[in-house]
Amino acid sequence: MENRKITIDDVATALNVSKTTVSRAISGKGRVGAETKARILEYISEHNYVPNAIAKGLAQQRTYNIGITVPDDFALMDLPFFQKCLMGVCDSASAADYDVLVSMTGTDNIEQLERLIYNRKVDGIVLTRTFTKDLPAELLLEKKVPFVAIGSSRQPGIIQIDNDHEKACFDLTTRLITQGIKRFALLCDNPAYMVTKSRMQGFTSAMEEAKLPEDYGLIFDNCNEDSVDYIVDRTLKTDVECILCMDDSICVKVLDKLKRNNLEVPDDIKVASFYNSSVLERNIPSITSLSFDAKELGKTAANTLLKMISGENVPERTLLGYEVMMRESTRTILGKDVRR
Amino acid sequence: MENRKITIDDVATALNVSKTTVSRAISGKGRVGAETKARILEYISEHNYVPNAIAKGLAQQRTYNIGITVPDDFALMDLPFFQKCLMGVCDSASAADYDVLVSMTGTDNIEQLERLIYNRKVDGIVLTRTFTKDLPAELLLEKKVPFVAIGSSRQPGIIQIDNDHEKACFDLTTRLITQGIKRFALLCDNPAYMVTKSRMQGFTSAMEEAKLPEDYGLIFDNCNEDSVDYIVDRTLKTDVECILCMDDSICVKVLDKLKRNNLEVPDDIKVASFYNSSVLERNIPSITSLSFDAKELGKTAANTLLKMISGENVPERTLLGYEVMMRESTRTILGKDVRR
DNA sequence: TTGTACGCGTTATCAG
DNA sequence: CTGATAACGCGTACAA
Repeated sequence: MENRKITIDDVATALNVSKTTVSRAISGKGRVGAETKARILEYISEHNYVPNAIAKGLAQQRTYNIGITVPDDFALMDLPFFQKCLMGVCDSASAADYDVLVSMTGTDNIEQLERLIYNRKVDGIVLTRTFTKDLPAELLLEKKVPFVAIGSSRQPGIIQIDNDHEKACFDLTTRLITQGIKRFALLCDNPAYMVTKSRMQGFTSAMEEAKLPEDYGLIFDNCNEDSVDYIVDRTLKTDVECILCMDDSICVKVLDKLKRNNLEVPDDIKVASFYNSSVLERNIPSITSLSFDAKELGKTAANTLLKMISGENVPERTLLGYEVMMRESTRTILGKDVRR
Repeated sequence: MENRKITIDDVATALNVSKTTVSRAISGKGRVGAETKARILEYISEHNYVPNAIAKGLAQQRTYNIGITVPDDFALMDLPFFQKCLMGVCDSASAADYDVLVSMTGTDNIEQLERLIYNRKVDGIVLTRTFTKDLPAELLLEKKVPFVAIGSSRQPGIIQIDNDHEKACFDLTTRLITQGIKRFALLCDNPAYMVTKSRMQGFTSAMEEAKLPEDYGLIFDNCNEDSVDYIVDRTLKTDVECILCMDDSICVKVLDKLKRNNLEVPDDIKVASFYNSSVLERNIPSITSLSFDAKELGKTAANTLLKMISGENVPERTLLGYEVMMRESTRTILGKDVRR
């Protein structure tokens, strides 16, 4: 099993042809006699020769690697999202004989990413999130490294793959309104993420389209784990019928708080989330939410990036679908809550 | 900013020295005149020259990459563990100017791993888990690729990094016994994982050392999400005081089931887990469990691997610490439950 | 259709 | 202490 050492040269001399011919037989570029080609391919699989990716890379100025950034902090609830992205990226990459290299990157920590670029370890990058002040994207633009971003960005020239959060939130809100719910409170999270704005936009559009008064849609900016309790208390002093959470971690906190206040969901108040997670599914009652396929996001991102790398044109923005999951937490009882 | 193209040759000609000298100045290998060296280093940082890692790799038969395997399935509860491992590995790797390449690998799906090896994309591998029938490990042993495994293995010659699960489970069990609890049920999970055996061993050792009758420690093999309900029901027909879960996902199911049966934890029955997770911490009541530092595991694994790659000797087995987290779910009330 | 010769950017060898 | 020169393994004009 001395397959560790066999090179293209070995194959060539063994078959009395030149390296060139072997190279061509493998890559399919340039014409090779059918019979010669068959002989070469047979020998190759017989002696399981595998081209040295490093040398190949040196010669073509390519690495056959793509990089993916993952958060360097513990936003625990979000982790399944990135894991699934990663899985999608890996799937697409390995299908194209590419490998995936990870880079832990934060809002302001882009050291690992820089190393990746400076050392030319990758042919392109998938950014798994976008920021309003997007250091990673700026770096990649400046260095002219091909990349795609999962998420949305205002900045022109950035190839984006995203779910249609705005439309999704619009849909979910509209369906709740159709059920008869009129008064909402929307608990937003970190405005540093672009997605926060899209979600808000979808919500307000739905409210406008339904011609509901503006003060029927209370919006609380910049909620975090500490402020949720206070915000829920404020909410409960109003006529709010349904609390919309932008984020799982917020939603979990809200549910905790409601339980502590002895409020029943959905009888006393309804709750929905603009993002899905296994935690919420397991909850009793199950929580109405949006469902996105993170793995598909990763796959699409990687495929798009690979196209860019091979010089193809790609659309600047690709929006993927979603599902509205109506569940118990927003169930309205006929004749009691339904108002039309 | 034309740093994209500058090579060692450019530096050499610009300074009227040879490539060799420049190379030596950077690597520190071989003697270079102090003044020459200073001049070179200055020029380099001035024009921010970065050596081409690919070329370097070709010349030294090295990639400056390490691979890490992560599960290709959605064992959701466990994901934070792998994420943290990954973070640890990345930390250590980038500190050593190495990058990390991920490979989605399952019990019987080692395609991606094989590609990594055949294409010589990495200098070594970190396996984030071990199996009783360990295909990845076998492959790596056969191909003589340096690797370390996070977890434990019976197979000789495998460098292992693990928490001391056996001792940890022994400790936790002993502390519960000390509290006065005598009758346990241990719900085990997939016996394909080595760690299952270590945990069982720790438990039974503690029971023996406390000289408790063998039938005070009921052991249920191979629990899964579907069988938990049935097993808990069986358990409840006995005098069991405390249910020990090997796994978070099992523990979550157990808690669900107990709640449905209107049993209060810890008053009616006590529950503890042999593994920690944020889910269990958030639970009301909080769950007694063991705490392991997965990131530290990753760091240690990567550091060990890097040593192996550079030819140093490393211990075959490294055991990391743990913490026993006594929480509400096993609280005993003085004068009622305490029997000594 | 096939082969020759050179380049890719470094490190390693062996002289000087 | 320093410098040519040969690997490293593969792709590719250019030539035959």
